[in-house]
Amino acid sequence: MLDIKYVRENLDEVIKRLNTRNGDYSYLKEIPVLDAKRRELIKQGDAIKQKRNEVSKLIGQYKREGKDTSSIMNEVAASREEIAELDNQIEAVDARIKEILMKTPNLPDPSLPLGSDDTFNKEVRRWGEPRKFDFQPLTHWDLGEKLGYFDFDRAVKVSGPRFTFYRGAFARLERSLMMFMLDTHTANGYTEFLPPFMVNSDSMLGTGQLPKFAEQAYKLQNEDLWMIPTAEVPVTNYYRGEILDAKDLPMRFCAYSACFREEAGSAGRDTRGIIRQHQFQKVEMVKLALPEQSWDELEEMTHEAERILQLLKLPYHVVTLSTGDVGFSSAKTYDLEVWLPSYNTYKEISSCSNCLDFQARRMNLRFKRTKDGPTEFVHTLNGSGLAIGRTVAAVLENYQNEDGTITVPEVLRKYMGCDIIK
RNA sequence: GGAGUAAUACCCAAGUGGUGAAGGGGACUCCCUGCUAAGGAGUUAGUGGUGUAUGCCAGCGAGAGUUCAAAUCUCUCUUACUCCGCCA
Repeated sequence: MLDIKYVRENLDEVIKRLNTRNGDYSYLKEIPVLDAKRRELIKQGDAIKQKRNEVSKLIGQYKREGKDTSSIMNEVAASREEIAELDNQIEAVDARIKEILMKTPNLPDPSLPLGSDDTFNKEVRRWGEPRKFDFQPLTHWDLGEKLGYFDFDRAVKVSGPRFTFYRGAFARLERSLMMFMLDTHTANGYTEFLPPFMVNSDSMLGTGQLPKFAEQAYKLQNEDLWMIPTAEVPVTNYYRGEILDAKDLPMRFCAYSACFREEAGSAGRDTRGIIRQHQFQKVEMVKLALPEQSWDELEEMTHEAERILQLLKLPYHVVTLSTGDVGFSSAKTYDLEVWLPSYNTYKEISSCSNCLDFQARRMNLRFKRTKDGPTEFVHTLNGSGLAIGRTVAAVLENYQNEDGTITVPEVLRKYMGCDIIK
């Protein structure tokens, strides 16, 4: 959520910056009007309440003294409706302001490339060389079906499209990658979480999935529970509503979870293989940081995600998302894209974002520098470290051999218990 | 799922209609003191809103209601605990 004071005082600049997201945010012009109205109503209401409180005290005093109170009682009674009416108006204005602000995305950082979509994303660095095959490489879905380690048909029978059964060595590969990623992050000072895979609406509002993107998540019937689209939701909401001590920041967390996505609107995209599934597994990194730390922490977190790919020796590049492609809650996002031979291009495998105080405002997550000091909003960051399913696909395709076997990356051998997948 | 009990600050806790929300513990500050302990004095009701401001308004799990006035009475909800049922 944007700071209403900032919106009020910098309205034109705010609209201009938001419009670079490829939308029209001129509706924000309503905010200063509503805000002025709200403050005026509060002023009026408080004055009447103050009067009422003073007279009410007198009533108590008169009663004790045995005096007649009927006339001043009428006086207070008269203010009652007036107060109720003003409170109702304030409530309505507050609700309208909140409705507008909650559906408004974060301000894109000025450093982002300007552009309406992902074609304007800018490569910032590249690591490794795409492998040159001296045979015709297979896709990961063909490798999986050939070896019998992916079963797409039975997944359709049991669940539906965009689900997959992993079997045997591939199931173990997924688990090995999860262990490898968590071990790497925890060795680097990230605290491991195993979060709930379902969260309530307040949590979804806090990180920005609600109210705007309800159709992209799975909602349970008859319960205020949503299947998490990413562990970012439960982990970032962990301290929601609390006031942290500045000396405990930054906090660094990592978490394994399954992630559930409706994938509405992506019909026809990535229909083969395990690239786009309704359920996938991911290791997520989340950071809570002081405002002055968050940009450095974004760089650090991105490098931490890159380290996983480097240790796996998978070629990738890093891109800065353009203003038209950056996510709702994010001010700046680096995507890591891994080389996938079957796509003959780089494919997103991690997304590292600095949300500044945008999520913290929504979830009222704050900190204090000193006991008597002001409360300030924490900066929140999140990044995949990494999407495990897509890492499986990348390992399979990049490490395949001509005979259809797959060489196990060195760092995974202790988890896999073998050097080669046959 | 059923029944009962509860929710006040960092912790324990008093407060059943009258307006500065007791008290204790802990923590912190100061005093006393060779040192420590003990003792003495004090601070610790968050937080948010609003205003130039001493301030004012809201706030006793959340929401609604009754009343001139609600921590206190009524209703709904949430959460925790106990018992029963079920269960990996």
